[in-house]
Amino acid sequence: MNVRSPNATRERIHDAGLTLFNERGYTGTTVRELADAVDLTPGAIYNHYPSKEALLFAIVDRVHDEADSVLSETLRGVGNDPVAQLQALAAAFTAFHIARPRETRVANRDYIYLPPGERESVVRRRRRVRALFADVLRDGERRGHFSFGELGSADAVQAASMAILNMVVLVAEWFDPAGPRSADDTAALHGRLALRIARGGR
Amino acid sequence: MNVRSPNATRERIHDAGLTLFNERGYTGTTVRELADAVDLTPGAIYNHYPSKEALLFAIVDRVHDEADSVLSETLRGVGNDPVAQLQALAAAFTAFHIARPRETRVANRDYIYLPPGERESVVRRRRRVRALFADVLRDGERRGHFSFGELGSADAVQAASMAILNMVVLVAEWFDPAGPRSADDTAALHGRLALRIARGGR
DNA sequence: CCGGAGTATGAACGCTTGTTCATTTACGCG
DNA sequence: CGCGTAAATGAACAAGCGTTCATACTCCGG
Repeated sequence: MNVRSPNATRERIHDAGLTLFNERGYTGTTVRELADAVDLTPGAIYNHYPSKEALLFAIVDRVHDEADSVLSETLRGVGNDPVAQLQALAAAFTAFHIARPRETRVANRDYIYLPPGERESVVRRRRRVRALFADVLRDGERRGHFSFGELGSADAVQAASMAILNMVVLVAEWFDPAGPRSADDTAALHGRLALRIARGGR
Repeated sequence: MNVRSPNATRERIHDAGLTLFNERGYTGTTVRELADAVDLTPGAIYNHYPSKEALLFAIVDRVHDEADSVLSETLRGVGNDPVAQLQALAAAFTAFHIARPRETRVANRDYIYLPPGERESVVRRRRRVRALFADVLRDGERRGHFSFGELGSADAVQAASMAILNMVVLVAEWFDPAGPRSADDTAALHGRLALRIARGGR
């Protein structure tokens, strides 16, 4: 009956899960809705995923893999100048979040529904991303490119890196693909805004 | 049986809903869990709220009321200098989010589960908050205190105001009340970071 | 042309969901 | 003291949940 390439159905389920989890949330989505979306019977889903939870983990895990490679490839493509690094990271990660709004929203919002073990592994990955940005800021401060001391608060690096990260991670919440500004423009803009946050001014 | 003041039970349910919705999400929380949390029977909940959904709306609506008054009172307490306005708004709103992590997280994450009419009203309120920050930025730019033109992107005000707002709204995601930095410190820090974002640097 | 592997079906499973309701309990007030 | 009202009970409801399974279909290699 099925002439598709292997795993094509698995992929279609993955994609439908992305759409539905994004719109209704994980607990707000039904296996039957999922089956309807791919024109399948609820039982057939279980030929491809052992459980609804496994689908969520597949979704969350994959987008974290992709995020990790975006960040590490960006870092590889730029020198070791913290200014260039920060700008490139913020821009690339912004572009990533614009390109994958469903994936990133589900990952950021619904990972809490994973069982403890898998949730912990996700928390660890996301901590590593935070640490990456914080390290770049600290490195840049030490080398005189960024300044946080004048902010008058101990360890302003944490707050500043979270400000940058949150700006980037939530871009899809307001960015309109049909709007006047292109994704590339917005990515570049976020790169410069990240520098404003880190470098300080006036 | 109940010697409490009127509406005390209603308030306890409100609070338990806050805790549970925050931890497990709205759809992930059960009326029975809710009842357990306030030492009541599921049926008794319905003496105080007509539905689970009504409880969610009460929660979301109240925190929006509070947010609105925090913002308008902050604005009233400061002059009409855009720099002072932005700094005060960012600081006050940060303090608000640190003080009410459950409320703001539920409001920001679970309002999508409200029925269309109520969801629309929430969306409208939240758009008004975005507009408030954007207006302050535009006003400040016009009067020469902020600059976005050098960012090289049309209407950078939108991106900048969203960067500020997301920094503020997500502070509870990383701020640790048991950590070394106080809430007031963090609020003030965010006030200054908002100026960095708006004013630009170097 | 046959057989086996992979996939889909559709009915069913036990359980949980939000909600209802007749009944009982408790309390404040006259 | 006793009445009326508000609140809590506990059992029940229908509907929906994630998941299972015996069965049937379809395709491809030998």
